Amino acid sequence: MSSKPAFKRAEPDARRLSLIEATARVLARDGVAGTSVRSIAVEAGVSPGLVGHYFPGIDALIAATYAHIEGQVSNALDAAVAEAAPTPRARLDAFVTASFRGPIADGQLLSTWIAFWSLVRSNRAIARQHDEQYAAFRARVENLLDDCGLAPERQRSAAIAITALVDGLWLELCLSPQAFRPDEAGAITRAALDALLA
Amino acid sequence: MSSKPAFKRAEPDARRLSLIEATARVLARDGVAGTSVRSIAVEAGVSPGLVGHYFPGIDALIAATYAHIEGQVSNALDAAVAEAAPTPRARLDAFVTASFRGPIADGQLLSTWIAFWSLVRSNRAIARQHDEQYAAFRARVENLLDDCGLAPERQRSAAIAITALVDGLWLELCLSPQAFRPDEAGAITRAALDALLA
DNA sequence: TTGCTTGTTGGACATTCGTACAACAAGTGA
DNA sequence: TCACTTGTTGTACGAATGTCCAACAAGCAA
Repeated sequence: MSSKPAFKRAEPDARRLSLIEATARVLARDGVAGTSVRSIAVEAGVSPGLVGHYFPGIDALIAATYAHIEGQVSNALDAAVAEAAPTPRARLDAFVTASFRGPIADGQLLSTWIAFWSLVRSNRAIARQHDEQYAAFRARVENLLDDCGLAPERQRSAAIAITALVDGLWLELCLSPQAFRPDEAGAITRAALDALLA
Repeated sequence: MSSKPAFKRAEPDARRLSLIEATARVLARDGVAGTSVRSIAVEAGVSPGLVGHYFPGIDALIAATYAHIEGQVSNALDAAVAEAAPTPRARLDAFVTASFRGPIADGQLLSTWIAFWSLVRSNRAIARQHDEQYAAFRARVENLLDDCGLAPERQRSAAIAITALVDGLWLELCLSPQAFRPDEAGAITRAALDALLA
């Protein structure tokens, strides 16, 4: 009789991705305190030693997970814009209010985000990664505001304001879901846009 | 000759406070990853065992530190309002823009805050503490908006918006200090208040 | 089938963690 | 001076951490 293989080899990129996804799940389920090389390995169904084979250290794995989740959020925002009515204002509304619905407004996603934030001050690579993501988000808001006809000299300030408002509402929505409802957050954001575009 | 005492007894409340302050310093300096019973004890200049004598566990010490820092922030906001010109609008401006200056806008303070946030989802006491603090902040904004003559039915929504805007600007100011300047954050917030109170 | 590359395993290793506790001593009251 | 209370020390303990590496074996090439 033939014995079952003890393990299966995986395409390097696929294995790498499975480790990243396992890290995201552990981070979401157990928070940053419960995230370790071993718990990630268990979640991914591999031995602990394999983690070190793909990533030079746990911080690099966290940074890779950050980049991956960042891409997912960006895709969710793209999808929201694509599904919106083809008017500049509708696209802008869709972009900013997507943060108040799943999968972005999610306490588990916040756990992941907090883990990254906690590394920003000590890990320069993660700090740069955060800077780039923030700048990219703000740039997209600026473009959408430009499409709505906002004067160029007011775009920077308005984008900072809208980004901060959305971030603040998203944060509180994740931390204290009972404080206000997602549609209230959407209404508040649309009202702020009305005032900025008036 | 008389030998120097091996240690000095402290008033229980004073010792308790010194442990809390040491925790805040360690949290600010080393982040949540570098915070442990031992590092706190070293910072406070006491033996590791003493921590367990005053707090049933490390989580209780973190929660107590949270409450303490929260009180300091609240005092800083009070002071800002007290120093403002005695008009309703000036007091409101002072309250909301105080978050963009020291000691509140500080990357080290953010480290402390992130440590607390990372416990919100797993520690019910800290979650409740956060809810209460958020509600208190929003209630103060509501009162200040009321003083400015904002219609009662619009106060809740406006307070949520301003609180989120201030939180978002404060967060980004701490995470990416080079993205925009504190006075830009102040100008953005005052413009938002102008729109809400118009 | 045979040999080779390398993904993968599983455990060793030194550290560090939170907690518990017996022993010590500082300060107080008699 | 002499207990007595209790704040404080120092360490021991098991568990968990990140990193490392020799050995194994899956899958491909010949």
